[in-house]
Amino acid sequence: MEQGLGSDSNPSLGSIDKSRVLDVRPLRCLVPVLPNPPSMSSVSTPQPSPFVCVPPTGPFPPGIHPFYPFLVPNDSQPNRNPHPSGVSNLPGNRAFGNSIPAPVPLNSFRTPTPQANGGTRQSERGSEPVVLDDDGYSDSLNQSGQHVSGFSVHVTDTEDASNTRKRRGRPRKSRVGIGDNNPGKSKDEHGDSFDVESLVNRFLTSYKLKQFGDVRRANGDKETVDSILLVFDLLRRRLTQLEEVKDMSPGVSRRPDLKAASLLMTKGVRTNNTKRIGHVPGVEVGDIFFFRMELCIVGLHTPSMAGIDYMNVKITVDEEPVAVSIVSSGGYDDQGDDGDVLIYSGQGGVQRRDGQMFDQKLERGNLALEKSLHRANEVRVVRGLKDIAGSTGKIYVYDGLYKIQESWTEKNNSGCNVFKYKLVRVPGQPEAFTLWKSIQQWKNGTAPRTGVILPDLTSGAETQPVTLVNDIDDEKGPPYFTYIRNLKYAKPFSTPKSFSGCQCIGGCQPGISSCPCTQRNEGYLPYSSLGVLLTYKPLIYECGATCTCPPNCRNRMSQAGPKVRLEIFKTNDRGWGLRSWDPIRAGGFICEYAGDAVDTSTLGDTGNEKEDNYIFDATRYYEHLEAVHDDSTKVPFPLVISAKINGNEARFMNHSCSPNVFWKPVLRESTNESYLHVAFFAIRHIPPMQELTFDYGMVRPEQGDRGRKKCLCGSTKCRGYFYS
DNA sequence: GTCGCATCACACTG
DNA sequence: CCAGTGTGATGCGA
Repeated sequence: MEQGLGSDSNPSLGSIDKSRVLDVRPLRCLVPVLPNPPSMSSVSTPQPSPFVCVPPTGPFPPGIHPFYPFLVPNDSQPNRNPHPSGVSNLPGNRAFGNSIPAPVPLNSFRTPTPQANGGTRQSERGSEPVVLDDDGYSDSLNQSGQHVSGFSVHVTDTEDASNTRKRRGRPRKSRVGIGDNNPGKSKDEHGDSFDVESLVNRFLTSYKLKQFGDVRRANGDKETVDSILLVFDLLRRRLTQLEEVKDMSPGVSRRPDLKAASLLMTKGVRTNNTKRIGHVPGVEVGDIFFFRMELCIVGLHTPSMAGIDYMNVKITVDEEPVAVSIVSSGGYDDQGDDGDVLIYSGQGGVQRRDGQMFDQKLERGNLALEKSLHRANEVRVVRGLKDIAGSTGKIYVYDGLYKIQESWTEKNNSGCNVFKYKLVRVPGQPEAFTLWKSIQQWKNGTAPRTGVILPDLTSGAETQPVTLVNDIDDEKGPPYFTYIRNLKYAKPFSTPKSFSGCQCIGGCQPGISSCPCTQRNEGYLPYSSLGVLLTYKPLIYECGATCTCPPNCRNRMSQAGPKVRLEIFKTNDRGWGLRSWDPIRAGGFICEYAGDAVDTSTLGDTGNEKEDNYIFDATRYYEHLEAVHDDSTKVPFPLVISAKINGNEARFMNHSCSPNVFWKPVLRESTNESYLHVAFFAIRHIPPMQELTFDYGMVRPEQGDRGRKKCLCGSTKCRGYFYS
C-alpha cells in the first residue's frame, strides 16, 4: 500500500536528474539570473536578491486590442455540440449609473494599478440579451426571492431575519428528500421547485460515481476518495447556497454537511466501507478534512459524533472489540503538546443534556482502547484543530498510526473517573501534525523558516506576504520580474456594458433580489461568507467600481488578494513551485493570475514570439472539474496572459495532470469598462505545504504543438506531456 | 429486523 | 468570545 507516503514534504537532494529537468516549464527559471536591471537600481529590497518589486509604471505593449471574452460559437446546437454553452453571454444593457463613486482601491497605497485604458473600446458583438446558460439547474434558478418584494434592502432583511427565527422552531421535517415518498421534485409553498435528487445524480454522473461497485465501496484508492470528497463538497456547497437564499427549501437542511453525506451514503457512495486496522487506502497521512462526515464517507472514522471507532475481531471463539481510529477534538482535555504523543480521554461520563458527570465505564470505545492496548494494534489518529487560520470551524488532520502505550484512570474536576490512554506515534510516517506546529512557529516568529530568500515577494502589496524559499540547493531565485497584483489590460476587453453597480451597504448579502450583482450571478452570490466558491457557473460576476459595497464585500473575493500564506519554493525537479502554509479548503480562493493581457490577434502572426514560458492561455481546452456538463471540456475564449515581465505568485504554479487547483474567469466592471480576470480556487482540501498545481490545458489542433514539454507531475493519470 | 440511545457536531443565538 | 441550545447521523446493542 502506498498511502501514507508523503507527497513532497521532504525533498531529498541527490537524485536530481538535470537532463530531465530541462524539459520542464519552470526550468527557464534556471537561465542565468539577471543582475539587477539598471532601471530598477534605485529600488532596494530587504535582502540582496534578483527581485525588485516595484509598482508597475512602465508603458504597455503597443498594439493591444480589446478582447472579447466570449467568442462562443454559442448555444447554437446545445444538444449536439460537445461543448455546450461553456460560457454565457455578456450581460445586456442596463441602465448605466455613472455618478456612483468608485470604491476605495484595495491596497492602493502600494501597488497602484494604473488604469490601463484610453483606447477606444470596440464592439464586435452587439449587445445581446442576457442568455444565462443552464447547467440543468434552471428549475432551481432563483425566482430569487420573488416572495421578497424587492422594495428595499431592509424589508428583505427583516423578512430574512424573521424566517431565521421561525426556522429555529420549525416543526421537524426529518429526512426530507431521498428516503421520502416523493423523492423527485418537490415544491415549496412559493411554487419554486427544487430537485435535490437530480442534483445528486448529475454530480455522480460527472464524477463517474454513478455505477459505484462493491469493490470500490469496500476498498478505496486515491481517485475514489478524491472524487467522493469532491462530490460531497460540491453538494454541500450547493446546498449551502440554496439554503442561504431560500429558507425552508424542501430537501435543504440547515446542515448541508449532514445532508450531503446522507444523500451520498443512501446511494451507497462511500468507500472503505468495511472497518479495518491500519491505514485506509486512498487517504494519506496529512490529509485534511473539514467535517466529521468526510471522515465517515471515506472510511477513516465512521461514527458521526463519537470519538472512538472500533470493530469486533474474532480471537478464538469469542469476539472482542479493538479500536481502529480516534478523533481528538479537544472536547476533553487531551494533551497534544508533544506532536508524537497523545493523551486521550475515554468516552462517556457526561450527560449531554444537563452536563452532569458520572464515572466512565469500561465499555464501548473505552473497552476497545483497552483491548487495543493489550493487542498492540495500530490506531488511526485524527487530530481536530481549532481556530486555525481564521477559519471558524475545526480542521481534522489525519496524523497517521499510533499505538497505545498505557492506560490509567484519573479523577476529573468533578471527581469522576475518567479513562486516559497514552498513544505514541508509529515512527517513519510523514510529518503531519508536527508540520502544523512548525508552521505555527514560523508564523508567530518563534522558529525561523529555513531557506528564506525573500520574506515577502509582494513588498507588502498583498495583505499576506508571499515568501521565496529555497531549502534544497543554492539557487538564489528565479529571474527578475515585477510583482503586480492584478491582470493588466492595455485596453478594456469589451464594450462597456451599461451596468449599474449595487448599493449594498455592508457588502452584498444572499437573498437580496434587488442587488444587481446577485442578479448577474443568477440569483446567488458566488462565494460563501467564508470566501469559498459556491457557484458552478462558468463565469463569476464580481462587484466592480460602480458598486458602492465596501472592498471587503464577499462578492469581491478575487480582488482582495490571497487570504492564505503562500510561499514560492524550489522543487526537486520542476523548478520553482507554489504552496501554502495555511490549509485551503475545497473551493477556497487562492490567487489571481496577474500579468499582461496579450493581444491574441497578433499571436502566431509574427511567427517567432520571444520565448515566453509564463503564459496563461484560456483558449486551450481545460477539464474543468467544476463543470457539471457531461462533456468537461470548455469553450475557449480569447484571453492570453503573459506573466513574464509582470506577474504574481500564480506564475510559479506548475502543471499537473491531476491538479489540486482550477481556475475560473471573473468579470469585473470598472467605471464603464469590463475586465476579465482569472482566479484560482482549490479543487479539494489542500493540506499545508502541498504543492499547488493546475492543469495547463490542451492546445487546440490549430495552435500546433508548440510549447510541448515532458510532464513530471508523477500522477497516475499523467498524460506524459503538457504545454507550457 | 427495528428501535432506543449515546456520542470529542455543527450552526446559530444571546 | 463564550456558553447555551436545537437539531442532528450513525452504529451499537438490546
